[in-house]
Amino acid sequence: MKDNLDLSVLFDVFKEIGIIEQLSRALLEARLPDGLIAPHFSVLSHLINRGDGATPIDMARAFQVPKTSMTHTLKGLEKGGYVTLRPNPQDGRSKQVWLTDKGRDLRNGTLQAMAPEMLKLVSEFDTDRLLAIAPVLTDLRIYMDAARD
Amino acid sequence: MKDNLDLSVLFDVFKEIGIIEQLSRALLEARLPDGLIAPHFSVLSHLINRGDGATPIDMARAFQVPKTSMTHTLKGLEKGGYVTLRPNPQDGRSKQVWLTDKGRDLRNGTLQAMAPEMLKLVSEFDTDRLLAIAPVLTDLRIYMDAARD
DNA sequence: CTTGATTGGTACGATATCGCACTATATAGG
DNA sequence: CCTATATAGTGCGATATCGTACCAATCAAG
Repeated sequence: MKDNLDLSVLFDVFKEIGIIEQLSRALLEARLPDGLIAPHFSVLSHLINRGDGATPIDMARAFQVPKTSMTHTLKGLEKGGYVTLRPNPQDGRSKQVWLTDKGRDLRNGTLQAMAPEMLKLVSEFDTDRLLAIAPVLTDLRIYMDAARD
Repeated sequence: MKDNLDLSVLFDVFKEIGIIEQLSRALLEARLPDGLIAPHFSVLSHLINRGDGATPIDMARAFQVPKTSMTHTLKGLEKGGYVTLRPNPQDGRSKQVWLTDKGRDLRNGTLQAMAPEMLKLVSEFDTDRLLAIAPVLTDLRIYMDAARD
């Protein structure tokens, strides 16, 4: 009985997480220029946080998506002038992804554009509760990541 | 400064939620028959939880997806024999979605197939922490749902 | 009733995701 | 060195998502 209870709580957690993901993605994409969606933004953000010059395969692994998906996402970013792909001098098979100023500006501008909405949320939602769930979500993500076969 | 701190925590929360959504979806889809993905399962589950006979537009609203997407998802379920679409006697424009035994079995069987993995998570992860975040996630989902313009 | 506006559903096209197959390059074993 | 294997990237096809346009049925105003 206790197991059943716990399992339904767990399924509920995943269900709520799915909905929140959908809503937060919509919030983000409403602020992106036409033709760009969440994965494009995530890639720009990753390049700013971790430094650019990474290879496409590195980023595919970081996001846990197939390399074909990353190729496609990068093609979209390159077409819009947000990143530049150059040959990797260390490995003739691969490339390196470099941010352009336009890419940096888009990422930072989008964050700023979302700030009002986020500040509103922080002001209207119990901040302590948000702070409390953050580490649990991180640990849950780490657990599931490790459990992935 | 405090605002900035809170905002980065909030962005982190959304980022972790995005990753957990991806991992939990992969967990689910690994147990679904070929050609079915998470939205198919969600529809079956919804029909079991809320009762079948709902119209496609009802379900599109429930999942907050465009009606064209729901048409497509239902077409896949119907093709596999998991649901039946019948004219709505109350409204000549619309249809009703009915579960088949095969649809019910798939949903229940998939839940059972995931149970071991979920039980493992529950046994290895601090259950109290999972129980603690559940209501916060629900309230956050409710808040964001209401804030959606 | 009649007629204009609204609503449920679908066809279609654009883009996204991802598995498979292929090429080019790199690496490891001998 | 040579050769077998592994790896990075891409082309292609199948399916998914979703906006636009459209049709048929309903509803609402008179």
